[in-house]
Amino acid sequence: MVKLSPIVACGTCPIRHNAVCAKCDAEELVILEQAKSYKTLPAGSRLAEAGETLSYFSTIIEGCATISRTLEDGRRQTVGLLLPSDFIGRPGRATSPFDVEALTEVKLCRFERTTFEQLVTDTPHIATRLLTMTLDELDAARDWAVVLGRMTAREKVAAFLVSLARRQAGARGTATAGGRAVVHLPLSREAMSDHLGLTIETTSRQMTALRKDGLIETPTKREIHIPDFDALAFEAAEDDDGGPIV
Amino acid sequence: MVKLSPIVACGTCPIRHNAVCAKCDAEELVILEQAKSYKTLPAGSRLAEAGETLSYFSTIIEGCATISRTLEDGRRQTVGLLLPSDFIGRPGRATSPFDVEALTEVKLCRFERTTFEQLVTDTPHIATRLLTMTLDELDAARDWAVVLGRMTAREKVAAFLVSLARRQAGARGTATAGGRAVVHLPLSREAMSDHLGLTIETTSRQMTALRKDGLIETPTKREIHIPDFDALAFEAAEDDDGGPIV
DNA sequence: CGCGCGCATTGATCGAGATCGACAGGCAAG
DNA sequence: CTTGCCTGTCGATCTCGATCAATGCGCGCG
Repeated sequence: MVKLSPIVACGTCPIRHNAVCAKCDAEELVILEQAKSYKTLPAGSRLAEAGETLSYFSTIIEGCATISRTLEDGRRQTVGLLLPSDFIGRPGRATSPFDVEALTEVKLCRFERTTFEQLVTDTPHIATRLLTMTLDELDAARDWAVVLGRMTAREKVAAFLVSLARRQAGARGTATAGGRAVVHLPLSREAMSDHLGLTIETTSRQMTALRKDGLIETPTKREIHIPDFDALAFEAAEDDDGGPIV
Repeated sequence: MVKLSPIVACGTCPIRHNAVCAKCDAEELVILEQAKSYKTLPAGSRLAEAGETLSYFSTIIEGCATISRTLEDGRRQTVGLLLPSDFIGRPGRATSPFDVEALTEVKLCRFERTTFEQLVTDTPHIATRLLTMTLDELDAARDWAVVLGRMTAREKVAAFLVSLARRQAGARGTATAGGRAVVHLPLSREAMSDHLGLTIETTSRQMTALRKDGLIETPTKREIHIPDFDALAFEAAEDDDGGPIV
C-alpha cells in the first residue's frame, strides 16, 4: 500500500514526489523513472500557457512560479503561488486555463504527461493521492478569495507575508508561531501586487507602513524579518482556523 | 466500468449522482442505497459549519447554497455557489474549512459519509471521478479570484449574471450564446454582494445601471432577462476562454 | 385598515486605493 | 566615468466604491 503522507521522500529528488515513492511501490517507480527528467528553466519562462497542451507534469524542486490570468486590457491576477514541492499538472487534462510562469529560476522534476496519466489510470489509488492534493489547492484558492474579496490593502499584505512565512517555515521544518520569523520574498513588488489585487504603489506603501509600525523589518528588499509573528498574523485579520492562506 | 460523463442519470434521483449510477455499476449502488436518504431543508439551514464533522455528503437536487467564511468583525465572503447537481462533501475529510448555508429551501440526496468514504476506498476509480469534479471546482474558484481581484463593480455584477445564466442554461439544456437569456436569481442582494465582494448598495446601483443601459431587464427583483447575452458578457471583460466563471 | 418589518433602491458624503508624476538606487553597457 | 534602464519609493490628486442616511415597497399580522 502506498503511503499518503503529505511529504514523500524519494531516492532521487530531495523533494516529495506527489504520486510515487521508491520506498513504497517499486513498480510505479519503474513506470515513471523512464519518463522522468530534470530541467532548470530561467526566470520568466512560461511553464504552461492557457489553453496550450502540456507535454510534462512537474514537481517544483527549487524556485517559485505563479498561476495567473491576464485580461485583454493588461490587468493581471495571480490565482496561485507555486513553491518547492508543489505540483504543476492537472491529471486527466492536457491543458490549463491559466498561465504558469517562473518568477525565479526553477528546477523541475518532470514526467511525461501521457506516461503519468497512464500511471494514474493503471494504479487507481494514486487518484486518491491526487484528490487530496487538489482539495488542498481548492482550500487555498478559496482562502485567498476571502483575502481578495474582503480585506484592506494592509490586511492583504500582512496575510501574504504570514502565509508565505508559514509555507517557507513548513518547508524548512522550523516553527513560526510565537516568535520571530524570516521570509525570503521570491517575488517582485509587481508580482506581489498581481497576487494581492493591488497596484505596486499601494503594496509598496503598505510595506513601508508595516515597517514603520515595527511589524516587519526589511534588511533588503527581498528579505523580510517578522519580529512578532502573532502580531503580524493579527494584522491579517485571520479568523478561527489559522491554516495557511496562500 | 463506471461512466465518467459529467451528468450521470440515476434511476432514483432526477439529478446526476456524482459517484454511482444504477445503469453502470449495480454493486456500488447497493452499497450506497442502504446509506442514501432524501432530505429537504429550509432556507437558512447550515448544511456544514467550518470545522464541524459532517455526517453526510450530499448532492443538491433543488435549491441553492453558498460556501462562505465570516470574519470575526462580520465581514463575509462567499467563495462558492452551489446549484442543483453540485456535490457537498470532501472525500477523505470529515470537516470543511468553510460554512455551507442554504439560501433557499434545498432538496438533498444524502449519503452517510463513512459509507461514501468506504465506497471510494473500495472502488478506487471513483476517486478519478471525484478528482475531475474537484479540478472543476478549483478552476471555478480561481476564475472567481480574477473577478474579485481585478474587476470593477460593474464587471463583477455582469460576470456574475453571465456565469449564472450559463450554469442555469446548462442545467436546462438551453442555449445562451447569441440571443436572449433568462436568469432566476436564487440569491438576495446581500448574498450576491457577499459573493461579489461588494456592498449591497453598490450591487444595487450597478444592477440599475445595467438596466438603464438596456443590458438587462428586471420584471421582478429575482428575475433577470438578458436581451443580448454577448453584450452582457462583453461588460464582464471576459478574456479568451469563455468558460463558466462561477 | 394601519402598523411593523425586512429587503431593495436612491442620495449625499467620505475615504481607501488608483492614477499620474517625480525621483533614488542598482546595474549593465558604452 | 556617464548613460540608460529597471525597480522601488514617495507625493499629489482623483475616483470608485464604502459609508451613512432616507425612502420606497411588498407582505404578514394584529
